[in-house]
Amino acid sequence: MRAQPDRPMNERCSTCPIRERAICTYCSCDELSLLERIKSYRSYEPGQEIVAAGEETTILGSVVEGVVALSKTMVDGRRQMVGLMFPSDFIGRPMRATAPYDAVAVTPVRLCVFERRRFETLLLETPSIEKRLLEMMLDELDAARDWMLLLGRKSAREKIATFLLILARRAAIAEGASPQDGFSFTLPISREAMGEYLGLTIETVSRQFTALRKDGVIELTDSRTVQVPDFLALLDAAGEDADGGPLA
Amino acid sequence: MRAQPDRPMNERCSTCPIRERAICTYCSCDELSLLERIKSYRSYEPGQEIVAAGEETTILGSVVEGVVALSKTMVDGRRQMVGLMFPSDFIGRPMRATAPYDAVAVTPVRLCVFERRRFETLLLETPSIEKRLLEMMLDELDAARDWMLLLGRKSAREKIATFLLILARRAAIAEGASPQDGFSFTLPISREAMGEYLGLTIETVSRQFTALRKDGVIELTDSRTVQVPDFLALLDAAGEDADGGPLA
DNA sequence: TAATCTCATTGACCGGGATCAACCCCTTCC
DNA sequence: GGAAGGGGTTGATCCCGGTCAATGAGATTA
Repeated sequence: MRAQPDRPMNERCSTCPIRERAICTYCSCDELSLLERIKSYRSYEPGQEIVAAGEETTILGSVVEGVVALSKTMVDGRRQMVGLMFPSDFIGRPMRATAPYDAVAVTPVRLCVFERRRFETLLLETPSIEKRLLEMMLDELDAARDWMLLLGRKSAREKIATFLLILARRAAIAEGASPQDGFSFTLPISREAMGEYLGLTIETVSRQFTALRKDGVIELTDSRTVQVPDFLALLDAAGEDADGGPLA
Repeated sequence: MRAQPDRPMNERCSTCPIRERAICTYCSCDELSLLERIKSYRSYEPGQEIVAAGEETTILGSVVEGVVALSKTMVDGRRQMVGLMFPSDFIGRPMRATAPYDAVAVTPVRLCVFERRRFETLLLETPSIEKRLLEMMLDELDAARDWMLLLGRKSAREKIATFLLILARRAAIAEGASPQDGFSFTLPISREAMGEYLGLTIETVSRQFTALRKDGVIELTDSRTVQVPDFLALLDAAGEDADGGPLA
């Protein structure tokens, strides 16, 4: 069931939707043509495994379309999601042969991938890629530490609100909308996956959605479509500081 | 109360205790002499703040001696430690002006520091440092994600056991001891700090210590000195897989 | 149209860890 | 010596979120 290369390998980087945010952000034209020669694309269906924890990884690369969940599993089956990767995010662990977590497509996913060994020599030869990768990993580390605060100290209600807040900000930035106007977005993952991400059970997730709806913090047109009538109320429910304005 | 430079700035990198594990791991002799010219040292007392969240950071660098806690604080005072830094670990956030967390010395600490702007140009000019920093940040990210599993899914008992396991491994490696023989180590932080690290209250930490002691998993000579008579029992209490042997 | 399946919601109940409080031990300082 | 203070332990109680279970709402298939 491993995904196969699904297109000829000559798509142009210059028209790529993630050109300005992925590891190639700082690449020159020459470097882009090098990438075009060695990259390939893979597609995955929702639920399909991209890499398995402990398994040797042969490829790594960027999410072009779709959402990927990174999860860890304990021997008794308890699972914790440790990352949710959106377009332009980098998947895989350079400088290590085996993956420390599972990566699973949660929506239809398209990756721009490199063969692992090839990528590691590329890193050594291309400072612009190494610099961008370091930048992105530092951002990931910041995000992971924010998530540690969420998992260790926030209540179930705050956890849900924080997750919705992150999605709301993404949506606001993507649409160029001001977060003051009530706007809506689609949840990329199921209640179960949210539970795995937030360290909660599916039942608690559902109950907190209901509670936030009853309190007027959110509105649900259907179970996957959220409207935020009052951004500040959501910010408050998330237990976040309002410093720096609602988009901070 | 800001720490002052506490020695002439000409200590030799070649005799530095963290020479082979810190960001300078891959540096050539020439690069080391450059570092010797621009580095300086700072000392901190236990409890002293090294950087404050949100504050502009002017320095960053490596822990030479001692232990540093990185923590995040919510507006209502809830705190979560997001990292515990030992000698050779790197403190500070390159490529960003303000710190996303507090850094506080928990023991007497000595840092080898660089002025931030100077370090950032150094990074651009010195691929051996950039490569090592990327490696270290990837390791930090892995550790942060392991911690997310702990915070989101482990019981209080498992949390304490996991923390002791990490310290036991550190001690075993440092002493070159085999973990099978019962050996002992000192807890670098208080019960309160452990609670902050593990997402627990001080009372729960204390209770779980008592429980692990009563179950024979650990022995306490005094409240800061732990003996591990049976490493596998500790591994089991931590909810970890025993794959790859006890030091895995 | 019914059967089945998946995803989500809701209810009843329980338990692990938080909270509140007392107490112990050790060190430091009058 | 006694007081004060910090760190740690233990007990009693409470409550948030987990567990178990039933039901609902759509989508797919027979």
